[in-house]
Amino acid sequence: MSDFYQKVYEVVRQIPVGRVTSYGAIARYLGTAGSSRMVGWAMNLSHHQEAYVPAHRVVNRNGLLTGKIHFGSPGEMEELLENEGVVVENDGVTGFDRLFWDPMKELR
DNA sequence: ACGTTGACCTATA
DNA sequence: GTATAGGCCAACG
Repeated sequence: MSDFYQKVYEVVRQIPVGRVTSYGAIARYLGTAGSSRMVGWAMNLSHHQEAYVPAHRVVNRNGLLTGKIHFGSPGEMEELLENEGVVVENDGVTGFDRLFWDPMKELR
């Protein structure tokens, strides 16, 4: 397991309940800005990881749940978010600007 | 070994 | 405001 994925999972686990962040934000925090797709790959691999990774709290820059299909079933991601108090509408997070959690600012 | 793909982002038209 | 293009780099076939 390379350090990159390890760090990604570490950051994702630090996301507070009811908050969300973006792939790009994580990529910038890890110093791999521009390669945000790799964060997506990391999430893809997170599925068969031992440690639980709340990938549903990670959305794209637009606040849209683009990766919901990669969960068990589409709609499961929304359900998980709603369960944590996040309002999801039209495949997007309502009030994304307010709920956005920036690892740069929060984790310093 | 090579071409294609992808849970993205930014820029330009 | 939507549309298209380019860049990024690891994994898959």
